[in-house]
Amino acid sequence: MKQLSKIFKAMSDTNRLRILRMLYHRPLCVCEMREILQLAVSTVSAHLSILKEADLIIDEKDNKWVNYSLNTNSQNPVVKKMLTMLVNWTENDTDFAGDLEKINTVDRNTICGG
Amino acid sequence: MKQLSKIFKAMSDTNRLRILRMLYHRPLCVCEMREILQLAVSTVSAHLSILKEADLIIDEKDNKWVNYSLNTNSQNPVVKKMLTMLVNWTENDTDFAGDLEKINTVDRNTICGG
DNA sequence: CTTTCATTTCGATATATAACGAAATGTAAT
DNA sequence: ATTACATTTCGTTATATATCGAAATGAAAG
Repeated sequence: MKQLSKIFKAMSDTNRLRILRMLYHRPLCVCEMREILQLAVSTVSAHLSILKEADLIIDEKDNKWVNYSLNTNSQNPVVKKMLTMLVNWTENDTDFAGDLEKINTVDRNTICGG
Repeated sequence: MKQLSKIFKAMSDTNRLRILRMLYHRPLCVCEMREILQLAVSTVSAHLSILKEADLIIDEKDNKWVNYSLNTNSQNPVVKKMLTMLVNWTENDTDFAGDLEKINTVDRNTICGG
């Protein structure tokens, strides 16, 4: 029950939903997400920590950056299902459209410490 | 996005998950839930208000009592799916077992204002 | 119409959460 | 080694949430 509520709590914040939706598009580093969400980098990092704790995302070191991506191969069936359903539930939600457009324009080499 | 996060937030509290799981078993009034959850009646009422606001449950007047039940016919596909999945995800979760046993023993005529 | 009683609302409090900027961490390049 | 820089951690603050008991509400029964 505790893990179940933890997953739902992680998905109960709109900024974290935006993060998950963006990661479905492609893996991103913290500063790319910061640019799109327009939040402090420490705030984004905290959100990612909550999502990771719920097993919804994984991180992977990539040279200077840390790439975050959806944990679509999670052992937890709830996580797997929620990640699948989230895409269905958000594909016609215009609230996410702006983020998805921006993902194609942001470039970590220019925006991070530019 | 806001409605989506509201549904997940409603399901992010363990006492509210217990309520949903109990209502899957059968409709209940506030004082029956109070007895099982061992919370103040005002607290239970607040939880029910949050679940209702998320469209997860409905209430129906029944003589002296208000019967709460799952909104399995919700127009919202997210609600319908979450209610369905919740049962699958909790049927082997021992955290809920005690509640389900108690449901069969509580009787609103004796515990409410007894 | 007054009493009873299930439920909701109100007011208060303690804890949790989201947010920020600054400092710490750790790694890659000079 | 030292510098540069992406990320995390820390300390703070403001808001949200969970909880309670008491008071208000509203409907059924006497």
